[in-house]
Amino acid sequence: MREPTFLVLTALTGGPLHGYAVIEDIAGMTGGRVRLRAGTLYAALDRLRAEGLIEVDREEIVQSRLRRYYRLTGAGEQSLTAETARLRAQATIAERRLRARRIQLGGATA
Amino acid sequence: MREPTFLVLTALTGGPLHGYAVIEDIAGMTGGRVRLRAGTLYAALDRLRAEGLIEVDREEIVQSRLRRYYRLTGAGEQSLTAETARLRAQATIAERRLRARRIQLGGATA
DNA sequence: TTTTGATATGCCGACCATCGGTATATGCTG
DNA sequence: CAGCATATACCGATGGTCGGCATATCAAAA
Repeated sequence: MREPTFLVLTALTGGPLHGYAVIEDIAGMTGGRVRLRAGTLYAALDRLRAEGLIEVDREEIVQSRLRRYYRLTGAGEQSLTAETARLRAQATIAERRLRARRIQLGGATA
Repeated sequence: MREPTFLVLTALTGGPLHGYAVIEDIAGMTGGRVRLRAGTLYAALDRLRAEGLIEVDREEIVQSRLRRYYRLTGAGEQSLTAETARLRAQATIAERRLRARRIQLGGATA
């Protein structure tokens, strides 16, 4: 799973959001580092819906503008849980190796 | 940074390895879950070398077969350190939200 | 003996998620 | 009135990965 996809699932874990709100939530979550392009976001939503990881919660018309809310499904929650565990495991391995490396090499590398 | 790239850098953090050994190390590191294709590995090595994150350590001929060893550069170590912090931060956010969700929804979702 | 599998590097086309831009439309603000 | 935020949606380009193939040596299995 790529980073934008992971972040979309994470955003929806907090409760149903419409597309644009997902972009905003991710921007906030990452301290402004990640701001998804519209193309990326709506393509990801379509794909995740086709995969059954999210589904349409409801649709609203606010100020004559459509808002389509999405929510995480049980499968989506499971998928995100597994992915998170994987991420954490990889981070732990990398950190352990980086620590060992710094002890051995003491900070001077090419 | 994509997962295979991250894993290649992690593999080389433990010390110089030749290409095939990187594949083996990653396979072991991930409990057999990830076994990089030759195409992926050598393309990644070329790319990372062009970016200055790794460099050729030495070349050996063992049983008339070439072994080209790669090592992590200082830039590579920095890059992996930053990426690891990012991964950990994302995992933490996702875990916090998943926990909150389970408390609120109590385990029954669509 | 032949063939399969492991070792080892490298090239190639295909796939597809993401990027970047554009289109459309409304409402608020400078 | 121009620009920006909101909101969805489509499109071509990019690029990392996948999957397969080629090449070569050596050991083990059939």
